[in-house]
Amino acid sequence: MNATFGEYIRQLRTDKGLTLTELAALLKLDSANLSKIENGKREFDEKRLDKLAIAFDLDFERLKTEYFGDQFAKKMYEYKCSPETLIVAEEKMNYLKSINIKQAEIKF
Amino acid sequence: MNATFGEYIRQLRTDKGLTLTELAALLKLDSANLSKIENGKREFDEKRLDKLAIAFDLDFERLKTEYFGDQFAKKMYEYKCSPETLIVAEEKMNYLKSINIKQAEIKF
DNA sequence: GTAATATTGTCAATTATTGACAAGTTAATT
DNA sequence: AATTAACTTGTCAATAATTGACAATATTAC
Repeated sequence: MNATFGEYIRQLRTDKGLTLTELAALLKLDSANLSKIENGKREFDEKRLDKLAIAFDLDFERLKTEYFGDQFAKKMYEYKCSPETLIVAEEKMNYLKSINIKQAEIKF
Repeated sequence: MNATFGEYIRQLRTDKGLTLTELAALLKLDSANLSKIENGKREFDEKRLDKLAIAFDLDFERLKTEYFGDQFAKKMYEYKCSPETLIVAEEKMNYLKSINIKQAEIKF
């Protein structure tokens, strides 16, 4: 799996033989806008990830991974970021976690 | 280096003995808002990265890496994304590049 | 051809971000 | 402890970005 998130949705939808209108209804979304999402011309709204997971019986955590991975990739591509960016992201992520742990320790 | 971007700016600023007001002027920004940025209560706007690089004589690419790495880390932390997300991001990044190459090949 | 499906363009409405300034706190100095 | 400089916080109008909605057009399948 390494398509964009829009391509991924289209794959899921066509595999299940759904029309844009049908899936759009499940996602509480205009079919025209779903078309744009599949074609990478609009963003899929994070708040609909749960509906998407239900519609296709997908693991929510896995879906989140695909979704945010896609977002980060787009940003990096748009701004021509070096691959190093992802390493920094991981470090900073760990840093945020460590700060949170420290703060929790102080509070109690 | 693994502080947040706000902490990083504060470090640079205090190392150079600048006040919020002084740096804010260089960045064409209100000092109150710079304070919020340093304290993680507002986002640093990407369009000011160039001014920041100049103010502290930093490598722009390196700064971008810190900046976007910070953004991704915050998102992942906020949404409790798995570390796998970054691997997916890298794959999708490569996928976007490969698509672009193919499109370029078709065009000419 | 036509009917179903998908795409594109547009725009008002909603939502998010920013700039600006006032009011407050903290820290250092005398 | 009064003064001043430095910093923080709250607020809100202005600006910008995103979304929902729908019409118009294009594509595909029969």
